[in-house]
Amino acid sequence: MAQRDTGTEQHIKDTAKRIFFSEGKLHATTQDIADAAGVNRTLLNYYFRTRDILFEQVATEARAEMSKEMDGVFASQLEFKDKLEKLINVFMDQAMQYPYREMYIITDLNRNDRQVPEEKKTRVNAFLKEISEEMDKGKIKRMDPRHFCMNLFALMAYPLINNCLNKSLYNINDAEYLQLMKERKKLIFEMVYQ
Amino acid sequence: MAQRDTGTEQHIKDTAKRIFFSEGKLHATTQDIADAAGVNRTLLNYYFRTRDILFEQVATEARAEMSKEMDGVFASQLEFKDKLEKLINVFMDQAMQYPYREMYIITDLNRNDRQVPEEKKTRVNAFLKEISEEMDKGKIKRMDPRHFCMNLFALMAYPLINNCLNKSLYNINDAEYLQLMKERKKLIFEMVYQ
DNA sequence: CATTTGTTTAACAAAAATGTTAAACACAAT
DNA sequence: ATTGTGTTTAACATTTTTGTTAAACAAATG
Repeated sequence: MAQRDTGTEQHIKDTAKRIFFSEGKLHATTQDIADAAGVNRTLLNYYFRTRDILFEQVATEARAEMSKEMDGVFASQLEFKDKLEKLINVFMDQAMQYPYREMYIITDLNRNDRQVPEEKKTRVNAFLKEISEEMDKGKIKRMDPRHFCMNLFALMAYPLINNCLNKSLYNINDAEYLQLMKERKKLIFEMVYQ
Repeated sequence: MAQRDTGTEQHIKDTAKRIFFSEGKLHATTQDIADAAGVNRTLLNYYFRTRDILFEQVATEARAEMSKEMDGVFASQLEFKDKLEKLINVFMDQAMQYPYREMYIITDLNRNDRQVPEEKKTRVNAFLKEISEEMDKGKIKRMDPRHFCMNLFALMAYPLINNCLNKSLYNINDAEYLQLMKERKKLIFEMVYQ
């Protein structure tokens, strides 16, 4: 009984993720992915049977990875300030690697129409409550905690989605872009806290 | 010589825009659009000859409409504070109608690879300079003006892109969502100015 | 080395999406 | 009413994308 595992299956998924989440080519075909992975297209069918299954698996793993990282932060027993700092770090590192991942999830959501799992809502609500308490303590400006959340995630995610456009508009090269994004971690923290 | 103009051509484009920009169905086919418009698919070929031409036209108009609104604000002779207020108003009204328009433009940009016109860069640079001057006056916190721009547009655009997810996560209905988005205009202004 | 079993490929088949044609239709002008 | 012209449709054709099959290949095991 030979168990060879050439790593091709994983390689295909990684390539798909790169194309969808890093390069933002949301309309990529199975052929595009096979080409990028340097394998015969039939292999996608061999490992995943259908395009839909592959794409679905990629989307599911995307959601899971995202949740895992975020939940780790949400669940941590840090005080709010540290938790916020950690959240910004973790989220932005993720978003820098996979700027279009959320976009993929959103368009996937708009095509089919999926449900957000209850447990996720619960966790977010807990975080909203923490935010509210922090406002009571006067550490954050009073506002609807949902606005606070929207602000926070907007500041983190959007500039990365806009990557390509920003580079052109603001005359930024790759190195400088990376620098700007790193600066943002600190900048965002200071913007939303105190 | 009969000039009938049944308005079908415009109707098809409007429908395509609704599907792409309002509903965020970035993978819609010509059939999807024809169905949504309630017309025979052949009409898309009759009026636009090919799918690519239709989509291209939609994208071009999207960019043009966006630019028109924004340029109107950028070019206005208002003092910075008023200009900023106007910008937020105009942009968010647009974004509320067509939350996914930018996303469409971005994915379009990632598929093919287009150039941002020079004139646009010039205009943005002028705005960056205005921002810098306002910082000199002490009206805005000192930072790289490009960060200021990224912050501003992130705060405006992202929550609308995240529309669907937000509604689920924060338990928001349509009416409340509209209310929150309206509140944001004021909130964003206060967040970035002074 | 032969066998077994998982991997990879090429050729073929099917389905989905797009494009073309010719004819029917509708309305205005003669 | 007839003609002309733009509009709409259905049937067909093509292209693109996806899925299947059978055979070739390669590595581990007896």
